[in-house]
Amino acid sequence: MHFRIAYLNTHSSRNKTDDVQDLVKEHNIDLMCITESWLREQGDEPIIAAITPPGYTVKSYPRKDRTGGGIAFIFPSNDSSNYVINTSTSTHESFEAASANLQSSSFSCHILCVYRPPRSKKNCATNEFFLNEFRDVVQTLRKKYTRFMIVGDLNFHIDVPSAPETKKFISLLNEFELQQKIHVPTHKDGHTLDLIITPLSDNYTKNITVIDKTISDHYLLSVDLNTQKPSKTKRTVTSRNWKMLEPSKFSTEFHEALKTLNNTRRLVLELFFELSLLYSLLRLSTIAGGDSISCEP
DNA sequence: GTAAAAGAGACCATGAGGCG
DNA sequence: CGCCTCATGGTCTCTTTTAC
Repeated sequence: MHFRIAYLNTHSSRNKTDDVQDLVKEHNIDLMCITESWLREQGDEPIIAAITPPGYTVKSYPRKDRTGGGIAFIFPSNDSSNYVINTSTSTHESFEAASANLQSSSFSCHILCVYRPPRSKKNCATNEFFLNEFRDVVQTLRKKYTRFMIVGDLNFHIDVPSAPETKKFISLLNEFELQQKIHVPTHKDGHTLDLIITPLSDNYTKNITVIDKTISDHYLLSVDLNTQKPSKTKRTVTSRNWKMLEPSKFSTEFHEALKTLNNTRRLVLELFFELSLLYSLLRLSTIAGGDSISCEP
């Protein structure tokens, strides 16, 4: 199994909790990146719980100063997977960004999820200002990580390369030897707004797909990392076979033994464990997941 | 004249409040 | 409690204005 990353601009996750959860399960997504979550800093715990599939964690980075916007990640909880995902956010004036750092024993990749809202009364940042801020981020990624990926909605019409804003953006990508890998419409109006960007030297992504899930006005982007998802290691656990316990024999000896002891809770418990040890058989089982552990009586 | 910036209107989602 | 209405906020698209 490959490690699958997906991205979707949900245009509010608040009223699509079931859709989002189904999406993660249906497409076997290991890291779901969401922009325009429209989640809030406080009071949205029930909504976050509703979009969280069993065994998964949601990290929400809501917009702080006003409603709308917001980035969220959905990924398996660390205790149910054999890799670790650490998330964080960074502050920028012209766009929102949050990172997910994937780390397994054999592979690592840094995923930056970006949402750049269009210009409005509340967002006065010009294209030039955005490009300068974005340049700093790209520069840092280039210096810090060998494998990284930028996903998100930057509100450039990438399908119109002649547009002046698009030209400057593409030029910035070229300057840092980056490639934009989405070449089909990602928005209901036919424009390519949602992007996946990796270094030109990228040999770790494959199977890029764009699907209209009709959840929002944007389409779902999906990409597989060219690494096998670390399979859960086999571990041996020691357990007791309680089915082997003979209740009548256990009861008789338990009551006999009680007569010889002080009637304290601690001693009774100790006795119980000794007898259970005596009358149940130890068995070894090999199960999937985590490091080998041992249980001593 | 052209490109960028700004404004207006349409549309959609959300939440509060009123009503039956 | 559920439904409806309305105000608010956000985005997109088109048009107008401004700067070079």
